[in-house]
Amino acid sequence: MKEAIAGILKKALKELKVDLKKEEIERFLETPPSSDMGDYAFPCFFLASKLKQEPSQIALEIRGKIGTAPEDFESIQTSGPYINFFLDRKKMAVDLVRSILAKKDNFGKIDIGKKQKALVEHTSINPNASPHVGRVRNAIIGDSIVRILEFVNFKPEVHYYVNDVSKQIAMLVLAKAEKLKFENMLKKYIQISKKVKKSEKLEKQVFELLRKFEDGNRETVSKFRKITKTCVKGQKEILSEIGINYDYFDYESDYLSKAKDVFLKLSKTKKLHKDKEKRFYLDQKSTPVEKKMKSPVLVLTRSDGTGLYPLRDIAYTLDKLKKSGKNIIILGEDQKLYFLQINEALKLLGQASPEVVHYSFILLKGKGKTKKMSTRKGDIVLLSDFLDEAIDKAKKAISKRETKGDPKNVAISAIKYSILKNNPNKAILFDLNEALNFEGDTGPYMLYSYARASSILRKAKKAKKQSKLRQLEPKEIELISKLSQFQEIILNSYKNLNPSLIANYSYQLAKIFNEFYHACPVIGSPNESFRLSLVEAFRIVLKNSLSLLGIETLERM
RNA sequence: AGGCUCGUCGUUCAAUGGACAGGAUAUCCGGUUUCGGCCCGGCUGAUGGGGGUUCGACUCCCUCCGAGCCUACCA
Repeated sequence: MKEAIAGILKKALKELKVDLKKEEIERFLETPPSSDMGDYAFPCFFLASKLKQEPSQIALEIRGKIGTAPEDFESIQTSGPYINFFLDRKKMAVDLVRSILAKKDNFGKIDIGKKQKALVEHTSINPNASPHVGRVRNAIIGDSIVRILEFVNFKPEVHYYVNDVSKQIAMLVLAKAEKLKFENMLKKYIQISKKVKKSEKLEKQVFELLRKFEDGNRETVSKFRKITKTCVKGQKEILSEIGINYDYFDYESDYLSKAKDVFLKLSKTKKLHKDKEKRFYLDQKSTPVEKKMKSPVLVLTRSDGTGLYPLRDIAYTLDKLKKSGKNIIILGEDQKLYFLQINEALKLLGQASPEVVHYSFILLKGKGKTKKMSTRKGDIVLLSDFLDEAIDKAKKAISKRETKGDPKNVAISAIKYSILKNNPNKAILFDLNEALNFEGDTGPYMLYSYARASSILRKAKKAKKQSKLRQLEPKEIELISKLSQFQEIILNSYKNLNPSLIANYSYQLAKIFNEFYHACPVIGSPNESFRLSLVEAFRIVLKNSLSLLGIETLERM
């Protein structure tokens, strides 16, 4: 359609002695802010300097040169400096609805990935505690990105990196936590963490345990493994509760020997040095990180010779890069600089870096002040507690409506939506009460809209034969126009790796639908059969949209 | 101290450099209600300050102020 409009404009512009390529004109075309301004708009601002005329005057002249609107167009009008194109909306509406009903779950899919494998690493929470709501932002964003990739025809593979070679686990070993249950691990961790912080002696013991683990001491390895196993199992369970699953759990400890290879390779680059305290570090002067830190180095080993996390992380990343050229990783904002440092190391080895999505933290609304959630300090809202509370609240909301509906599903939609609707790089202020509110711009509101649409379809009698479509109402046009934007939203959301675009779209769509069925009764209307298919089209698009956010729709609620 | 990110109605979030800065929530007004609870409708209200680029700036540049995060042996 854009091409046809560009053709019309090209011809008119030529008469005004402006020679532009079709593709250039297409790039200027935009969607007007409201559907009563047309379906496509051509702004004339940029022609002002060329033609030495006011933009609105130019718009009028171009409109004059176009003459009568060709077929497929209802009209072509100017509005100040814009030329607005109104399509034959009845035809457009029928075509769009038909296409949505035919494609169903596939409506909106675009073949960008060509079935290429894409690795996504997300969540990767330290295996020492139950995930809190702050960390879950990672999982929820990652999961949504996986779904988006799949929708644009990649073959995503989900990886969870388990940091089992860590001081945290060593501390838990020191605290003899091998036999603890997952629920009790966090309390233990907070206890031991405080003790170790105060005592140098205990800290030495922690490092000694790490050393034994790296050297493969059987008893130590077995203790580390037990704790890790308990924690990974617990984390996996709670995340699976909210519908987030993984294809591979990759253990850091499996990269100990590959990390040594990385060390050897890096030592050949002449950037690797040893400092007075016998630590090995990578000199990162004259790289982009130089200005960002006090001394631009990446430390790779402790003074006792044990390897540090970055070394194993590089080894792990190399491994992932080998598996696919398309690699995405979800990291907190605290990892921004670290990620750049790793990239510089990869560059030294002649390797590309993964694509990254950084997300800001969720802050807890406290007394007057806001603060970051900290596992070590215990200032957190656990996902499991939050989920329980949300389910409870959902139960009450559902019983008030005296309808059926799965409270857990409703609760999950509330959690996921409240996190995904925000731009990842913005900090979220987390107010438990606000997040559990089931009214307004929320997940439950959208589930409700979907259920409402389903209910209309249930109540309708057998579809009558398609009668001739009458004039469309404004709300019908708005709904149709919103439906037609779905694919563009998917594309943008993929390009920017940003699910919040889809979340916002879903909300706008649901809102317009609610306005539509208030303004346009479906059952018993002369346009009943068309409106019924429009409702069905809405259901399909909202379902597709929500499923990309990891939210499952309900027929009733 | 330096770097990165952010600053929009009271609050919390939107707005590919474009048409009147849009929702939600709270307050207020009205309707509905056996009810100050549920529902419906409506009003009010914002781009941190100062410069600059542009036909046009919430958006880009500079500067100041404020917040969060990061800046060698945690991962």
